[in-house]
Amino acid sequence: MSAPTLRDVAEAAGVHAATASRALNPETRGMVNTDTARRVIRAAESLGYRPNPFARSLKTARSGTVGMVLPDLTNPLFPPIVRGVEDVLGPAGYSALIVNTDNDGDREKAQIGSLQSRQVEGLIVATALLDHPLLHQLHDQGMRLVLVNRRTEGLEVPSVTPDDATGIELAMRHLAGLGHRRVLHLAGPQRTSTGLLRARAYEDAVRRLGLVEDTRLVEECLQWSEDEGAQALRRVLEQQVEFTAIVAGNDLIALGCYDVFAERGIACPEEISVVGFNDMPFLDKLRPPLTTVAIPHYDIGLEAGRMLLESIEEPRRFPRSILLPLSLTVRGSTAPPPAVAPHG
Amino acid sequence: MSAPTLRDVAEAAGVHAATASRALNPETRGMVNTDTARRVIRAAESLGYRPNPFARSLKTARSGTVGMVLPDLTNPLFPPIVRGVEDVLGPAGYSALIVNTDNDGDREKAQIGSLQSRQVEGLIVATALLDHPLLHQLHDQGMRLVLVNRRTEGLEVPSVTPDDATGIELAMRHLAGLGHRRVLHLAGPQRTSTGLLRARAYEDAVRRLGLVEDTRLVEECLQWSEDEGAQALRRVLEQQVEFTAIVAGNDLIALGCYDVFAERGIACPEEISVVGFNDMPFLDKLRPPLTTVAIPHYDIGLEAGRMLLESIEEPRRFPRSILLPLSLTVRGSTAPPPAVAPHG
DNA sequence: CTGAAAGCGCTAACAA
DNA sequence: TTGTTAGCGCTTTCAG
Repeated sequence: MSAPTLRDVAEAAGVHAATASRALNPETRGMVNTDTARRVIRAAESLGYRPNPFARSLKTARSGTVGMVLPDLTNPLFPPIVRGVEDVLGPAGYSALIVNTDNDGDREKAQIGSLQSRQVEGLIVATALLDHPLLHQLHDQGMRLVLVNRRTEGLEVPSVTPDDATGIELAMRHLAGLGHRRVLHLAGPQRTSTGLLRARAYEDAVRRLGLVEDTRLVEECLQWSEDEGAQALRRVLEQQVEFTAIVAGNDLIALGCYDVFAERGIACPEEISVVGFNDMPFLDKLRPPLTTVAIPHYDIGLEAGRMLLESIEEPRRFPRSILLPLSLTVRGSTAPPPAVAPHG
Repeated sequence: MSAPTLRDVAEAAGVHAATASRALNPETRGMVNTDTARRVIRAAESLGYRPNPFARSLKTARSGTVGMVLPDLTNPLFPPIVRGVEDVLGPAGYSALIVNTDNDGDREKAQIGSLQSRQVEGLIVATALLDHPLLHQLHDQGMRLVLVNRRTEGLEVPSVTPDDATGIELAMRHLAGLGHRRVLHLAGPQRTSTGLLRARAYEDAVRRLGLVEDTRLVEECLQWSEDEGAQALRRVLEQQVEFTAIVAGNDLIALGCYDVFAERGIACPEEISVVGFNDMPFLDKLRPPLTTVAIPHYDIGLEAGRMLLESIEEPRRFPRSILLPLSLTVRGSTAPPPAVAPHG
């Protein structure tokens, strides 16, 4: 008493399996008499027929799955993106397979290999580095790719990224408006497009707004993490560089600053202001609530999903890239600088 | 120039496809001459052979996928569980398909239906209600299930849940030790096992510790959400019930309390102490840092993955259920009660 | 230990 | 519009 097959349905409806197949598939239903179609559909329903996806995939060489390559799902940045992707993929009949790379190239290679074994029809990649041979290689092999959040240099594939430059500009204007003149940028990893673009935008803004230029006012974090953020800030503090505000590469780095503040008894925002980037959940409940650049995570997911579907359905299209607009969410971690700069 | 098939490998190795199949599959490799096997394997490698999973699945009727049914991936509780599951499933050759129900029964039904269409070999379910006919139905149909976090009454399937009762006991002892006598429980939904077990544990603890018993000191939240937590607390405050501490059903509910404190100018922990449940990320950075019951999320995922694999490989085994031990993480949201209770 | 042959359930030419 | 036929790539009897 196993699951009913297409033949069972066909028999029940008194037609050939091929006809049943055509009737059941909306794409080919037009080829079949409306009445027969109805009869077949009814038979399928009454038998509780479910098409066997393996037989179909074996025949069509299409899997109905795509891969999502993330650094780490537990980073709160990603779940909303995943939901966005699934909300457009699901209705189109696709499912997403999620893998985590933990920022490890070997692991990434292995994980993507396993996705390829599962015959994913495309990849949504959130782990792109500026220099990322693996992605070039995949693209050359004909794998359909959509990049989210970050991009790879010289790789001609669609991407959905936040407008990093404008985001930083917003943050810098806000700080300058409060009277800050010496702003520290705790930059993200410079081998990522986001890290680099944000650092460049910081430098542009410094110049444009007439703030103090000082190479010691940029410190790179080696990871987008709380811990690396804290370490970077400690390095800067040890150098006795003077500053009254921090623009962090992202929220996690900003959280690392909070740790250092606690550890050294620094008052935020009274002594030092901080701006984050991403607007992760629950930032409004921090001590102090973090001012940050807000990103439309869910929309990034939606767009990325749409792009991947497009490139599956219309492979020869020229890659389109989207820059999503950002906004600044001002909370309690930014204030005018103290009368006398306390650090330096 | 399409991907090499098993026949290509067989030809290259000078054997029949059937032999190649046996050589390549570790399970059946014993049936074949060691040398031939080696030759086949080498041929496969040099051709870059990747077995077609659809052909295999079509033949074996096994998909190598399982479903994960979550309320909402953006709840920070779930990503670590997902990672735990994937870390045991991946090495065993399985992938997980994640769906979100948003606590909507219809959506749940649809999503699970789509997982069934994809022939998942089992389901890890985090959306269980105490009374959950759909799960009974799935179980009756022979679907392999593992419940995480929450359970369903009278459903004989394996489960991995936190030891809710002990967790609440820990929280209550801590508060009683600080001198609190009137403790409010903002309970989670009573149609979930976690909500109910925690509420019962609260009542037990009140009695055991000799605290004040008062039915108005338990208020149910209709969802495990910040917003519902806030609303529940507002209802209690309006009734002028006296209390000096809150044990929240989970961290999100506790966060809702923070909102109400801010809105009404209530000092935490000076006027009211709060304890959460789950130990979500970043709770240490809240204002004040939240004291909470810590759950080993990742381990829950690991165990659930293992259980599902077991029940796939050894279907007739008696369902085993695991209760994971918890601990209390004391932070800044709990303190001795004020000299005179300010509320009531 | 290896080969031959059949078939998992579906779809897509092709023919009628 | 419908049926016939063949085959996607693999595994698994069954012979040898």
